[in-house]
Amino acid sequence: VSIARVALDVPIDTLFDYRIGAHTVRPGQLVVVPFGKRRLVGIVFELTAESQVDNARLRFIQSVLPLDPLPADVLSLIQFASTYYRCPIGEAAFTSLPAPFRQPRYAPAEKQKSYSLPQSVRDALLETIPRRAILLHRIVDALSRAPALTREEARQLSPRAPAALEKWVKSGWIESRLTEVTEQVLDLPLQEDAKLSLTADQANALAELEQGCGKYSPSLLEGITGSGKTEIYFQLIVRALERGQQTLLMVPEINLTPQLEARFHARFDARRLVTLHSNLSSGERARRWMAAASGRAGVVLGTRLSVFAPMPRLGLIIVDEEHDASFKQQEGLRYSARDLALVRAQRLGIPIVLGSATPSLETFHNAQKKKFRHLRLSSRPGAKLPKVRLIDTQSIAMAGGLSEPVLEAIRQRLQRGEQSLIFLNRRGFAPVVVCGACGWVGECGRCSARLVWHLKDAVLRCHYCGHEQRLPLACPTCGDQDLQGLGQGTQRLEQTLAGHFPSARILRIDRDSTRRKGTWDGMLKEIHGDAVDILVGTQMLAKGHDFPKLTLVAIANPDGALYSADFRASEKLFQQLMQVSGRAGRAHLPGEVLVQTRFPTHPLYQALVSQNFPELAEQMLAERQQAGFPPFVAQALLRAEAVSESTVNAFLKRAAKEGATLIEGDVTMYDPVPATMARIAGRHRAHLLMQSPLRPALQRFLQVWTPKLEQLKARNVRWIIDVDPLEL
DNA sequence: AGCACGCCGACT
DNA sequence: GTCGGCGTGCTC
Repeated sequence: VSIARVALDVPIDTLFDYRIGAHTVRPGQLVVVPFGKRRLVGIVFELTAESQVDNARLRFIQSVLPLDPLPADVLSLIQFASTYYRCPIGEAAFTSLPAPFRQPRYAPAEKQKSYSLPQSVRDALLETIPRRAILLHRIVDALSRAPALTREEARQLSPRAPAALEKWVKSGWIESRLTEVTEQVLDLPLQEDAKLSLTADQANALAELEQGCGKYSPSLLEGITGSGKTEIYFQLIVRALERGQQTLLMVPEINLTPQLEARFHARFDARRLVTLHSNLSSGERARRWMAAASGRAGVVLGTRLSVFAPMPRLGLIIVDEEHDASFKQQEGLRYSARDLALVRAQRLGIPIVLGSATPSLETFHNAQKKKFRHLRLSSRPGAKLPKVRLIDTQSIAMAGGLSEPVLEAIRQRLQRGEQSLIFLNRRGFAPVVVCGACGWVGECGRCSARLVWHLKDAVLRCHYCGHEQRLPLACPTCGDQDLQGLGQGTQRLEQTLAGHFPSARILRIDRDSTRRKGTWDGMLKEIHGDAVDILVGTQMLAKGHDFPKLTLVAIANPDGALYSADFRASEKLFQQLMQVSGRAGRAHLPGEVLVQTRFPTHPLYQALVSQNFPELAEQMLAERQQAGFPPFVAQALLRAEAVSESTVNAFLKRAAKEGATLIEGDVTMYDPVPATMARIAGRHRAHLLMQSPLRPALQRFLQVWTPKLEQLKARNVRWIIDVDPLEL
């Protein structure tokens, strides 16, 4: 055992062999190695005695970083992801690693600054703080209750706390020193409100889930918004902590809000729980990663990237809102964190819970085949289900995208002092601008997309590449001044509503209105502070927020997804409608949902009315089976893009020709086709679909095909294999 | 990905 | 005569 096989952050799908020399190295450790003219950080994957490489070429490991090694299950997961998603092992390994560890110069922060307040000066300090400086009082309070406060703990109190502490250190009030980050937090008592009463449904589900403890046992926990899934997660986590095990709780990107964090921090001690997401500064991410790796963090609450978090005592994985598309990474290592979580749980032999109100058809199918235990929470403690009403827009007059029943419903809410939400998944004023005289349509010069008219800045904007141009005064082709905006965007809807309800306080929430940092938080405060009567917004409003006074949700124009070429469009639409419907009537006020549609008899809308997801899911699954779509087949997509259309096509043609000779077994290759968005930012995009009813057959094909694609040495073409693509 | 080597055009 | 363009090839 004198050779270490090391993964390096280079796009070459192999491990590199190094002599260990006098070092002591274990798999999972980070090492610094010479690589060509460079020095790189690598991850030791294996130790061996022999190397296939010419021994004269082997070089020595330079140093071993003093960090907790990646546990074996993470190494194994990385290896799986690299093969399954056709991504070089090094790239797969390093996507999950916080940036500071990638630099050879990095000295990991083994010591952390902590602050303490001598009892003798406490009262004197309190006197100097103005009474209304609540934050400062809270800091002093925390300092006098704990022997010392680390920088990170202070930050939990408030982002401004560390600065305040530094100021007090300078003026001599408090003391700071460097302490080892080894505080033992596992023995901290659990908060006692853990024993909340559960409904019969919840108690049943919990009992069932408890049976899976200690072995691989995947479960689908199906329950609508407010049915108490989170409470079950809490209970499971508490039990895992009591057994001395760590829990990984994954949530979609938009759901990991400060509110959710606060909710968990209220339940679990700050030092016991770390959150992990891509918006953290790299130093902070590194610190929290180490807290997970050392086993100090009992709970890791994170987005998709946390599926790779090193957790030596991991005993439970929970994936909340498992159907959410943000669990699939759309670049580099194109992994599905939900699927990798299943692999990780299986290899580790631990239970995993997938939670959702509207499970993905993949998961639903697995539950039906009894691969997953299927648990349902039907009741909704503390609130009634919203009543869903369909409004047939073919038989009712529409004005500015709104029907009279919707206007009437808003009117009632205004009278009762309740809030309404109008949901429209389209930003801007009008999605299309046309010339009334010659039929000219505003299109983006760099994308195959229409330009959207944004009223406020009087610009036409491309929602794909961000290109902007001023709204022309006259038609660029015929000079006619009759330019019209067709269709409804959130801006126009806001205007229409202001016309109908001049005294109502209307707030529009979409990416445009919340672009500046902090405005979103401010808006949330306004909504909660009762300063808003009518909300107009896109899917930003659909997720993760409870507005107690909101009793009406109106869905303005959802039909578009029904004509979509994407076979997943209706699944996504239903998930979205369920989610936004769940915003209505959460507290003790009953909620109402109005859906404007031309197809009120469509099964999708009928399922929304009856809140019967399983029936719809079964129907959609039957359609998928008949059409030969996932989950009944496995798919992989070769995505390619280049500036010139012919370059892309030529590449895909060559790739197809290469592939045709390699096909074995039940694998089907389709002809290259342009992507749905055939051009974005001046680059042409097209793809080649591979399909098989047998996942292993498709995997075998990809494994021989990808090396051949690399050999094609396609200049000027960017390409990637997307296994289990979510969008075609 | 980086970083070198290598072989052809316009510059002090 | 050299500086520099990016094509090609290699990295344990």
